[in-house]
Amino acid sequence: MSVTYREVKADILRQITRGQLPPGSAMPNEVDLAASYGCARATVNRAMRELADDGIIERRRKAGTRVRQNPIRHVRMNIPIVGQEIEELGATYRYALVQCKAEPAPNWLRARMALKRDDRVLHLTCMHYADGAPYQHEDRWINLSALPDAEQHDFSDVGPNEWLVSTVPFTDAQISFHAVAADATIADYLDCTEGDALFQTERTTWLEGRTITFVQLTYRRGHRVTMQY
Amino acid sequence: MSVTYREVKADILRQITRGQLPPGSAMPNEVDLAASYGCARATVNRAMRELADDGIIERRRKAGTRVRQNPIRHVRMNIPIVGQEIEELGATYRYALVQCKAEPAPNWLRARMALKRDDRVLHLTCMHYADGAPYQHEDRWINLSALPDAEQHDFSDVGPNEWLVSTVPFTDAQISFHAVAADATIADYLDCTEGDALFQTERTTWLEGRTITFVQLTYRRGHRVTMQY
DNA sequence: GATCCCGAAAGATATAGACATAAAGCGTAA
DNA sequence: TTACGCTTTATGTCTATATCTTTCGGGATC
Repeated sequence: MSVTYREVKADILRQITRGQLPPGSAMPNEVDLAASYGCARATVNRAMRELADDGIIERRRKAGTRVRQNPIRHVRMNIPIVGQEIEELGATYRYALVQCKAEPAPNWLRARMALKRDDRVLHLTCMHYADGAPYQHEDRWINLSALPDAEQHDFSDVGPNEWLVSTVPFTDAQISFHAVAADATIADYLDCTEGDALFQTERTTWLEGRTITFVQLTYRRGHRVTMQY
Repeated sequence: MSVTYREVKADILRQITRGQLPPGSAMPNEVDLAASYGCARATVNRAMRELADDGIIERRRKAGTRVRQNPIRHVRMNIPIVGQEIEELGATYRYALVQCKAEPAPNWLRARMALKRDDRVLHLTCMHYADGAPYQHEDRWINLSALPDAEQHDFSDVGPNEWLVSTVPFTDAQISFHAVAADATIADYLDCTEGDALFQTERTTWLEGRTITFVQLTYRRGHRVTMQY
């Protein structure tokens, strides 16, 4: 095959990183580029489309393509299941169910999960261990109106996260990261000191507009989430 | 136009989310799908390729395409410039340079940035304010061997981040998120109590294999990073 | 039974050509 | 001057076809 879209993409990217195509500058149109690379327009199109997806260039019909003034820096972050995350560290994973109770949703949770007045939730507390040491504390609420099956299910052996991804895969979610000070309970579970700075993730999950679950994941001291771009 | 790749993608996704194509199941090949949708193979290919990029399905030559057993959940996270971040919150941004000094790199930093023995670095400390209140504390080291211009530049008015993205756009980076306890200095700058749990980001940036800069960004109490997927 | 090699299947990509769609910019009318 | 609408142009997408590449699985060989 003559010129591949990867070669075109790499070449354009090289010109941009070397400053031959400075930020803000306009690029030739697809027809001209195709001619100069000696390939089909579709080939150039794919290269340019990917560069646009990567946030390097900006494309607008009729206006043409230009190098972004401020390239969009973004990372693609995997959301792993905690068991896999631990085993990828080369450690042994252990799960324990701490508590599991169906109850009416407290007000703050009703607001968070957009629940109706009398919706009931299943409140689960779990611990995840890596090589026997506390790794993550999970505090989860499942909307029983959306997922009544959850009430019958036994979470002693398999964590709610794994059950959820097998029961309702392909959901939408909102995630947030922040830092919290360990309260007495969490300090106890995670084997740290009250007041320690801990990394916490919150996640709300929907399926077709209905809130399925809200979870707070608190990690052991020193936990880091790392990404490349 | 007859059948678009978006329609094909949406239709396949619908079948998957509705359970008509359960996780692990094999899908027809592109030729057959194209025939059943009454469109060209390239159209189906694009739909399937995007689903594969989204982590919904898994494709292998000869083996065919199947729905992923555990769909890969990932988010795409923007890495904003702090000034933009603050202005998008509807607040007024203010920047202040606290300290700027060229010095030999301490050992821990040499290791982090993969510096040579006698490389010098520019050490900057800055503060970023939102509506007058402390928002972010920036502790940055710039590799002067890679970017000698930095030593001459005046960072009193424009933050080093903005200068860097305009001077060396299109770099590679590694980011990590974690929680730290505020020490006396940081507590002072961020107007919080010593020991408070704070969200911190670390970022190392490379250009063509050379480390350009390492930065620690510590956010005010309660800061959250939020993402959708 | 284990290993290597080869054919075939399916996805990955290139091409040429056509039509669709958005929007920039100009010309005209109010 | 402003507002509206048309033309033009660049990107967006579809089609039909061909070739390339990876890899599964079977058959020959050791």
